[in-house]
Amino acid sequence: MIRQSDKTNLKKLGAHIKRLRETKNLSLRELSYECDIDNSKISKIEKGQINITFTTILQLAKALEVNPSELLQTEFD
Amino acid sequence: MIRQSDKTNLKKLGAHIKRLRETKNLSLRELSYECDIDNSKISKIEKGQINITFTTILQLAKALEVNPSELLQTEFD
DNA sequence: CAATTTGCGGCCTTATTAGACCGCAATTTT
DNA sequence: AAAATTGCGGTCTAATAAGGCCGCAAATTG
Repeated sequence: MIRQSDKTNLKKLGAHIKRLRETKNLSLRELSYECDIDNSKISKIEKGQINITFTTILQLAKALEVNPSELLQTEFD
Repeated sequence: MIRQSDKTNLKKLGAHIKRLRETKNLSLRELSYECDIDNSKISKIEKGQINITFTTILQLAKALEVNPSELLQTEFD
């Protein structure tokens, strides 16, 4: 059911999150600790494999110390 | 399982979306038509009753003609 | 080289979103 | 006043996110 454009956008979102994480020099496990999200899940998010919810976005934003809206600040189709 | 702070933030998100919709003078059914999301679901979103996913955010943003990140541009706890 | 860290994928259960449809009370329009 | 629109809540099923745990291969570190 998931559209192709959504897949693409999920990958873009994931790449952006990964970029933010690497900017802060955090490993998956370190970020995992900060936001209380399993590291394997974060990995899947960065790979664009899951369609995260609003609250997950908030958790990640908090741990990455950015405004939630910044998490969506990248190019989408 | 859903935290209290999440509930609050979902309401804030919903209020913001409602504000954007009303700015454009759209009814729930009109917006529904634009983004292909059932009007009753949009109502629940605006009431903060559901924790929408990233793709739903994209759909709403598109229909409201705003950047996805703008949808999260409001105060959260 | 041995030990540790890291990214990542698989697996399982439970909770919840998505998606679609219905109907009604209240408001708005004619 | 009658008709239409609107917001909203309820209901059902299927899909999937959440949450948690395990283990491994590759990279990094000591």
